[in-house]
Amino acid sequence: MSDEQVAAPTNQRRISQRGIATRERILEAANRLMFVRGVNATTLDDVREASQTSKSQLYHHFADKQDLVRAVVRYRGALVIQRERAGLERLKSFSGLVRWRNALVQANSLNNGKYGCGLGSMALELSDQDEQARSMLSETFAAWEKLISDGLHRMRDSGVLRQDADPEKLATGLMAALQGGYLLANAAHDVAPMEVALDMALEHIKSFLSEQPGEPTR
Amino acid sequence: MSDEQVAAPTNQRRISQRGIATRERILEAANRLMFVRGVNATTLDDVREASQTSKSQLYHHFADKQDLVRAVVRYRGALVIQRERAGLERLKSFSGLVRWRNALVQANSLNNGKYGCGLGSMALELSDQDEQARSMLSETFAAWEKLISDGLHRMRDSGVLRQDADPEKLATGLMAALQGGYLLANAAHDVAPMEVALDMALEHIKSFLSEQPGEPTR
DNA sequence: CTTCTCAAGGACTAGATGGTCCAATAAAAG
DNA sequence: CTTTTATTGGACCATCTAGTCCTTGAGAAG
Repeated sequence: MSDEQVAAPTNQRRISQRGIATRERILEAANRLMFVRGVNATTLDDVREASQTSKSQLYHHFADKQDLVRAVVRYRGALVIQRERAGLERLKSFSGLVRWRNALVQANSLNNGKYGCGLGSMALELSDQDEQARSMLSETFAAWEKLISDGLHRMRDSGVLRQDADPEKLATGLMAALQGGYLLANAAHDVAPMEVALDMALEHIKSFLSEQPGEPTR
Repeated sequence: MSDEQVAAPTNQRRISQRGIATRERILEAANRLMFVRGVNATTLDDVREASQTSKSQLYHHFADKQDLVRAVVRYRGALVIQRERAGLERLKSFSGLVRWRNALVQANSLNNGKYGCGLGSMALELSDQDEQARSMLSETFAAWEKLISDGLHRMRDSGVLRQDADPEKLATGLMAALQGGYLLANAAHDVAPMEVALDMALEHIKSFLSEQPGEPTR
């Protein structure tokens, strides 16, 4: 499985395969629960039950709840970046952006916009109560935006986008539209606003397309 | 004070001025606390202490915590709509939108993007745990968007915007950019992404401005 | 003034929840 | 095999927190 190494332990204690598997099970369960019901609304007993473990195992692998939460932040961030990298690392045309948009919309429409973006919801919930989690999330957002802006850079270098396009700003705007779209879709239980928001951002990027596509402007 | 009637009690019991004042004090304190530290992280004892009241008063005026939370949602929603109406009801030019944008950015820059939008953060925190709160928030977002789209309609009717502009979609896009901007600014503790996001949305609206401004296209 | 209802104070309770501890077991090392 | 260490089970504890209850005080109505 591709996300096997995402939850690598950070300590240098001797650790067995069984221990690793347990830790992974806890992380995966905590991630899932915190996604659907929020971080603060998820209790350690919920995690214990969902992961088929015991209290001592929770505290064997994590110092306390805050430590577990931070591990979930890291875990989920790694998953998102991994997924997004797969979808964006070969981005080199506007139609590629459209495909990327469609994939996100489709995934979110499966549950009628519920739950929103795993990163965005955590960001709002944690950034005012755990500085370390906040900065981790901020860095993850930056990495995500970079995947986008790298793609836009390639498009600009190849002449698809005009020279006056600013990949960083376009990426930030697209990310904001995505996050705002997730939020509105979540509140409305309807993906429509997310589509509108993403289409706005794509339209904006489209306005920076070169007149004669395909050839570098040299 | 202009927000005096925002927290009108809903029951038909006889109620004294002192009771109303107490209720208002509780609501105001709960609103403030839940804004800075989140709904779930705010305890009733926090509210009791901050509002200089007692447990019995909390439960005299509100059935339970959920009832208080819903009252806060209504209260905050009313405040936001009131504020936004003041800023948007006379909107009739693009420069008016820019002024609106600047006011929001400036307000949020006062605390370096912290706390985000009072509605947006509540929406993400509550929409998966209180259906009634979610739908109230969803309606508030709709009312907010309507203030924007009404302004855009006026701009289109007066010829400032072209006929092919879609005020509803533009308003949704702008709202998503705003909410996404709040979220990213909150995560980064920096208003910059919020500015970029709003500028993207404004630029998009700008692309629908008529060539010869001022005159109706008739 | 008397009475009645609303409002307020604050002790108290039940249960949830984060966290601790210790004994028992599996697995690795020598 | 023996020893050591990681791992696990689960009882237990302290605290926090939502919610209850009873008493007292204040103000309006008669």
